[in-house]
Amino acid sequence: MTGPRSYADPCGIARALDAVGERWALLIVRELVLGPRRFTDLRAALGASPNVLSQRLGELEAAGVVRQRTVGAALYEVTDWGRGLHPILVELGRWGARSPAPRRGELSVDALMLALEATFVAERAADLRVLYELRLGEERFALLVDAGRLEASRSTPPSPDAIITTDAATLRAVAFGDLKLANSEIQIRGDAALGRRFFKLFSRPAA
Amino acid sequence: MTGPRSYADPCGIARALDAVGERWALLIVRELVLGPRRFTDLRAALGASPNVLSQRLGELEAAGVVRQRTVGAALYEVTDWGRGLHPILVELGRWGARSPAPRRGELSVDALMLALEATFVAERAADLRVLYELRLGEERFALLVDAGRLEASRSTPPSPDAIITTDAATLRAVAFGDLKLANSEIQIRGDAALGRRFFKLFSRPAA
DNA sequence: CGGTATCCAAGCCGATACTG
DNA sequence: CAGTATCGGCTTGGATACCG
Repeated sequence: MTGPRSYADPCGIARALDAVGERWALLIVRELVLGPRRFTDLRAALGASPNVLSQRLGELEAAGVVRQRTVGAALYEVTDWGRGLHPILVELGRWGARSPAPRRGELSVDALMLALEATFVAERAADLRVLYELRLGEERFALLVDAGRLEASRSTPPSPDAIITTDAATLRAVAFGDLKLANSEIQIRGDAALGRRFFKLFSRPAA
Repeated sequence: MTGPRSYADPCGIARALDAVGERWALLIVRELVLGPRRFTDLRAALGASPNVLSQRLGELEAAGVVRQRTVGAALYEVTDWGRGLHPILVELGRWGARSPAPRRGELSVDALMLALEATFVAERAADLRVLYELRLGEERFALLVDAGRLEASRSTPPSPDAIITTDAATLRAVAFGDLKLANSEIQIRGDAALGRRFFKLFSRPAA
């Protein structure tokens, strides 16, 4: 066997799908583009069976999208090539958010971050340069706003301009607007004005 | 039958994949974004069995990505929402072209056009505004170069600046560089200088 | 924690045949 | 031309159990 089935089509799109077109593959990448994760984290975030997850990770590794780094704990991370999917995932998410189909199910934290990137409005951050630390429970994200762009990653920035502590439900309200925004769930340390401004940098998808 | 399986994940990416994540789905969209096609055309371009193609088209229609228009001949076309996948497909193709896996198989004409869009170099067309008609056998494409962007579609422009008649192999050499470019296979009518310039607007992918 | 092994049901793929 | 119908063989995916 030549490994997983291929479209045997030299078109770039088909070759991309040979690499990440199988079920779960792109969602695994979604979980990895903001930073490395462990097998069990992926399993929990995706709700996929270990057997499928294991197989997909193997295929993604063989395709050169994902790499395994064993540094104490076993970690999976995207390769440089795989990281090239980040902007595509954000755009795809923006497109999918306009789907007429109903929204159902749980949202992973990394999915939420990509949704934020997708609803980020460049014009509202034209002259802004801020480094945020975002805390959701135990999870830490660095969000750098610069030159009208938002860059998110799983990391704890050394000296953020503002630290925003909140929960997934609140943030989901920001990115999707399907929940009421309750100010009480937001705590800001550092520059409070910058912290409040954060929540105005995003706009909900049209429909 | 009940709708196809869903990730039941409110993330935009997952919802996008609910719509176009099944095998063949995105390649069908690839064949449709430049203009409507008939069932048999799709079958020939993709090499999928009528069985599978029929089912996918039905699912894409149910999802709101594709619509059937019966005007004399039965045609499938993308909806406005589905057309939003066009730039994403181009980017995905650009990403997939950098795959380390070998290129194999036949290339459909529409795939070739998207590959051209993917390798189009904006800087080389900064001050250019041209409407090309591209002829490959019986197929006609309009290619509008304007404001550093390239817009392709299946249509015969009324008064193009230049008409380029060539074949798929030649054009494939332009987009992929895996074949020698033979000038003899190119015929230009209209503004000859503009016609020759066309071939310099693209650059092959890195690896 | 980080996976493999096993089982089973469902789906896909291709071929072929058939209809309007 | 534009599909639908049916069938067989095979692969996948999901659930669960298990192991270093």
